Amino acid sequence: MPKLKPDTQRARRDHILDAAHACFARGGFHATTMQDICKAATVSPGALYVYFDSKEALIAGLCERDRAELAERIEKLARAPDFLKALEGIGETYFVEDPIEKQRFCIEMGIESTRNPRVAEIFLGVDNFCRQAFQGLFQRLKDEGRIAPKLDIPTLAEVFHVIGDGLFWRRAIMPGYDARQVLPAITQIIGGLINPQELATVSAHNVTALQLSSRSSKIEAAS
Amino acid sequence: MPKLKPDTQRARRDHILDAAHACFARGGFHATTMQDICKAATVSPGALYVYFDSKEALIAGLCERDRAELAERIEKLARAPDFLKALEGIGETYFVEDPIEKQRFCIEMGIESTRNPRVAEIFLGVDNFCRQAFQGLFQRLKDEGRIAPKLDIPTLAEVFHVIGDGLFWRRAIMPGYDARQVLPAITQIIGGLINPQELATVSAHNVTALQLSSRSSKIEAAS
DNA sequence: CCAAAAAAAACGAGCATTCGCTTTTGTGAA
DNA sequence: TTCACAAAAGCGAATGCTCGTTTTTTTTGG
Repeated sequence: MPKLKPDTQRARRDHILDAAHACFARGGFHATTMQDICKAATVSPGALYVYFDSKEALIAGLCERDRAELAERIEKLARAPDFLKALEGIGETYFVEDPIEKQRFCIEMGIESTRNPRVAEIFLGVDNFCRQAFQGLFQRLKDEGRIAPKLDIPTLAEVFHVIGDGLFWRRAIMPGYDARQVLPAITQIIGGLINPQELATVSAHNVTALQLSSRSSKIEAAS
Repeated sequence: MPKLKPDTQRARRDHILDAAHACFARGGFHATTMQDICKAATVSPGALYVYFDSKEALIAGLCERDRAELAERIEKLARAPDFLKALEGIGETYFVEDPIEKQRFCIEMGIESTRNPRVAEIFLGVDNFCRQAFQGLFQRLKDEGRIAPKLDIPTLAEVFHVIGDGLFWRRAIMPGYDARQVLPAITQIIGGLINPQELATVSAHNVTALQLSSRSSKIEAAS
């Protein structure tokens, strides 16, 4: 029968999305043309319009795919036993390993969200989910006595967000940016903010965050 | 001879730039049309093209105007007697008082710089100037014994940049963003980073920062 | 074989820019 | 100060081109 198998259908859709992602990341939403995307996906306009009703639908499709991935990563972070170590890991993923194109696309999503309601809904939804996740996570860690932040939880989460977005932005925009130059210092700052307590019962002296984060694993292993 | 007086000429140019700025901030570089700008400036296309050869020339003109303003602000900051207080002031200006449109425009400049060499030259020039200025400033303050940062100067300047850009981004993108929620906490963090030494001239404004800094110096002494 | 998918050509709208014309402007001669 | 004039400034319809999308035609999977 004449309808494509769901598998191939989804594969075609994803293939087009991939091409669109690359184009949008390189040229932005408004500067890349549908023909650009067709060329990148080696597909005719007619074929593209079978899978996506419009350019906006393409953008929305990409945004949702991105949202799904982020949600998954945060979920994983929330389940990690050593938060600060997991955070370093996620920092490495986002700010060193991930292709810059992906970040560029996210930046593009952000500005587009300021003028396109459909994108705004997705983008702000992600941000909200993110904040909620971190607030919940921080609250849990605080309740368990594993951290003792000096800031209230919502502010802490927001400062956290600010720093993350700053890194995101700079890596996306500055050519050849190497986040590793600042990542240790930033981990140290975050450590100072959340103020982990796992050593507090061991020693009367306090310790700076980086020292704590590197030692806490040793301590954990020792105990 | 019948050329417009330089004063009126510049005034017209500036008027067009103002209109273009508003349009670009609202809709982005590629989505706003020359006709939009003409309408906003109540000028005909022919008149506009007397002052700017092309849409790109308009963008470049705006970028340069923005650069000049930033340079002036930083210059002023460098001359301030109390750095942390001046910084709070500039934070207030940038993240609370300045119209969001201006921030949106800067964001737009940033992404445009990743694909338009002419914009890139200006934008990266600004960033470089910024970093140089802060590095020089931090170095001077350190040499004078007024601050005792634990990070090396280049990293300190970069972390500073990351946080500033993060605030910038979030205010530009999140609707109704109120930076005042995080500004005190961030001033505190910066205070901790630069670690001011001027206990003698303590003022109501930098008390929190000093508390944090004195705590960390004890920690450093302890380890 | 046939309906869906894909390709190719085509379309109207809207874009940046131009062009022929009119109006305004600064200037120097009266 | 006034006036006349040349050249710049300003106007807006027109231009050619490119865009997103649609329509028409051909191919293809089941």
